[in-house]
Amino acid sequence: MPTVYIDEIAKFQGQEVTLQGWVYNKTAKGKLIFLMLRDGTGLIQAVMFRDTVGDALFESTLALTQESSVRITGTVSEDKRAKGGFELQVSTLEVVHLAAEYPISPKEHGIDFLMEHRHLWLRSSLQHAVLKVRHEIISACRDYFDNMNFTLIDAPIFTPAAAEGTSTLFETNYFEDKAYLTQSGQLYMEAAAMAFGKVYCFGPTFRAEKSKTRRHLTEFWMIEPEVAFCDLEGDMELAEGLICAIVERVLDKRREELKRLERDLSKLECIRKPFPRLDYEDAAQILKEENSQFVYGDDLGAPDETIISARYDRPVMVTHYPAGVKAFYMKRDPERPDRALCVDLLAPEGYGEIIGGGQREDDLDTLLSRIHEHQLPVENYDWYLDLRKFGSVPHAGFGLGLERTVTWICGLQHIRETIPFPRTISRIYP
RNA sequence: UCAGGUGUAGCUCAAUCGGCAGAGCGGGUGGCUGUUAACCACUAGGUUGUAGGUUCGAGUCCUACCACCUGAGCCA
Repeated sequence: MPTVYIDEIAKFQGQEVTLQGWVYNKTAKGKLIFLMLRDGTGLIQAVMFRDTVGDALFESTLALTQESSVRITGTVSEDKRAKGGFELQVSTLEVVHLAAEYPISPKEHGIDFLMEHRHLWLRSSLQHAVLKVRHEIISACRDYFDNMNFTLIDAPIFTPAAAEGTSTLFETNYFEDKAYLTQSGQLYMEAAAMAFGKVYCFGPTFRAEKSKTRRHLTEFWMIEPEVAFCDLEGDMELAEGLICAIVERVLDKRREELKRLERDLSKLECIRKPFPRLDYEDAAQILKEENSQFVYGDDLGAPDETIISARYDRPVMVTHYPAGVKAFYMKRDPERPDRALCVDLLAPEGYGEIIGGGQREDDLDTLLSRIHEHQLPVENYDWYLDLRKFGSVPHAGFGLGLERTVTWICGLQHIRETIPFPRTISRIYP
């Protein structure tokens, strides 16, 4: 008799099969028991009658607690009264482990309690759905780049120096020395792009920002492509294509999960190329019209991003920010030297920036003077500067924040549910 | 770091003007052959975040601290 998973149960109608999983819920009715079984692929109702299985098995099944693990053998039958349309008529049941009193009940809980029990909360259906969508988005990103012959190049986690500001670095001991947890794989991807042409990395990044908002984690995952002989325009097309590939894939493969999350699918179905492109000037004009607190010349704040994204039904790309608010490696616009050849992609519905990128400075002397202007220790960048000495070419790339993307796609209120074990300013447990 | 908010049973929350510490869920016991977060009856469960203070009397008022939540700045 086959041991099967719940998501393939329809194929076994009328047959006797064994399922392995956990007791999600139990309803006892005197002479029959309903067990909702969860196995990671889905839920199914199992029905056990006292007359069929005998008193001993019936009594031990009555004693089952929530999340006890079991092997159940029975006959698969179609039944309209059961959720999912199928149920298992139990013939035997083996208790693998009788669970202790489970802290998470089907009723409501506060966020702090749930986060304290994150290792168990993952079993709940909404968390399950979010992480399935996360997996699909990761898979879509990999396929997108792999299908265009990008090479995956892994960036290091320990780094000797900052890619951007030094105040937001996690410092750690490295034998007799100091090392920092990476904030971005970008500088390494620039090196890799000069070797492989089209590359990307996908890994965790760390920011010691003391941010306490629904958009911030101290540990989050980024996908960072970098392309040699690519300018800002090409970079934007690459970003646009990636977002469309993600949305398309999730709508195709994870529609059930999105429905369970009560996501308004029409908001995703209208995501198509081309995305509107706004120059920083255009963005500033919109913000002026909307009475924002925005100060011309500054970076966009979170409320500013919301105002701009509210005008469109798809992601917006804002380009050519003032160079002063951007990182040292950004190439300047030759026609407007106070502007950077950069792009931020703002997700719709006020979900904010999910992509930041642009064309990199490829001239050695210009890059050197930027490093000095930003008062960065030039000796840490010797290897990076080498890239401008040995066949420097125009190149561009960007970073996609995975968790912010998952937040948007799932329509969540907070980023903390989009990663299995979130790390925030106030949480490093479990 | 700053601003606002919350802290009462295992969980989610009540407690009127400062006057007996309560409910639902979850747990336990019993009942029920079609439940969908079942239902019915009974039952156990409390240092009201911590430390001080005011008062005849504090969950409630005051002070400090702690934890968490929501934002801002910064960023993906």
